Amino acid sequence: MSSVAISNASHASFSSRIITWYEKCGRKHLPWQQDKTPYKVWVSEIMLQQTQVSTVIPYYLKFMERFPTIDSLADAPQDEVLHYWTGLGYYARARNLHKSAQLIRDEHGSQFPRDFEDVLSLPGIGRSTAGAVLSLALAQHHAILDGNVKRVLARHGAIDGWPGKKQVENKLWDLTEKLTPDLDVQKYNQAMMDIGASICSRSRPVCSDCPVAIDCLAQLTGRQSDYPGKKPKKVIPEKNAYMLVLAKGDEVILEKRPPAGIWGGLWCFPQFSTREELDDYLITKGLTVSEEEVLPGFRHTFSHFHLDISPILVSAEGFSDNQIMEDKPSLWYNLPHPPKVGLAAATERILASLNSVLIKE
DNA sequence: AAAGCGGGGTC
DNA sequence: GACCCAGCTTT
Repeated sequence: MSSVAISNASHASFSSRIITWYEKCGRKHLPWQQDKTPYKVWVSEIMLQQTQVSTVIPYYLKFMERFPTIDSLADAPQDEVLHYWTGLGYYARARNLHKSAQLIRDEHGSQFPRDFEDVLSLPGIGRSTAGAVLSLALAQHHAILDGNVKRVLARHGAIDGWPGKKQVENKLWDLTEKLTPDLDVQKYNQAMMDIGASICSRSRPVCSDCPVAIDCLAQLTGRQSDYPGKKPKKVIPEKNAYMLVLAKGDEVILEKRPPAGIWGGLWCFPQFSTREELDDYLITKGLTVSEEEVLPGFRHTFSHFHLDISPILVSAEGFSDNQIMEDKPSLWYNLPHPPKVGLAAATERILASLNSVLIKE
């Protein structure tokens, strides 16, 4: 006779347990929760899309110090915006943030839009982020579905399948819409993200601390690790890259990447897929190499391929700037006095190895 | 080494 | 819509 917990439910509703938990244990002192504005919440949400709170905080603080308002962000050069994003990854988001700030400046009188559809139409903002900003900052009634909420709901409702599949995602959206309360949306949404990040974590959920464990289907069956369903994995290809480190004194040449694609808009070493291409490049530039040094190679992995990087250090002593200057935008990057531009992690890694090589001479 | 993360773009 | 793309952190 006695069925699962649902039938003898003598507990409060899902959302009221979540809200009660928030009042006792939720996060209330994060930098973007102080004197909340849509701008602060927007910037934090974009950063949090790819990174955990503890990593985001220092980036967020420096970013807001430099770009305290939508206008200051809109008016800034893209290079500087990317500089403050260096190390966070997914640089398209910084470019979209910048673009959106300019759209808000030009089309919304520098005021973050209040209308959901207007927010949704900004580049870099999808359904979940739009809902998060408007609910957290302005208490508007919107459901959210970020990775944390997906995990909590997939486990609680034992929703099978990988959320990357449209059908599974739709189910989760239906669930989050249904469970999001009319009152206290801010507390509820913040709590769901907090619970997903701290209690209902990917590998070791602390169900004893969870306000909705009592009727969580995954917990009741001990199948927490089965939810959410895993992404089907596939083998990713390997590629090679030779990176030319053309050094002159304390400076090295960097080139600006095209606006879209890998490391878009960032400054990187001239890159070649074969050693021959690198040599051809040096010849066409009229550079005869008397001395070169092979720096330590390393593997940089993207979501869809491995890149095995071989940096080649070549001295550019005795060559004038215009001999080297490129068709692409390029700059002499001064190691002791670095300019404020965006750099990929791989570029930073090579720069770091240079510090020891160049300085010891 | 593998998994995950939210949105955009392309077919 | 299905599928690919992007780059780092955590486990």
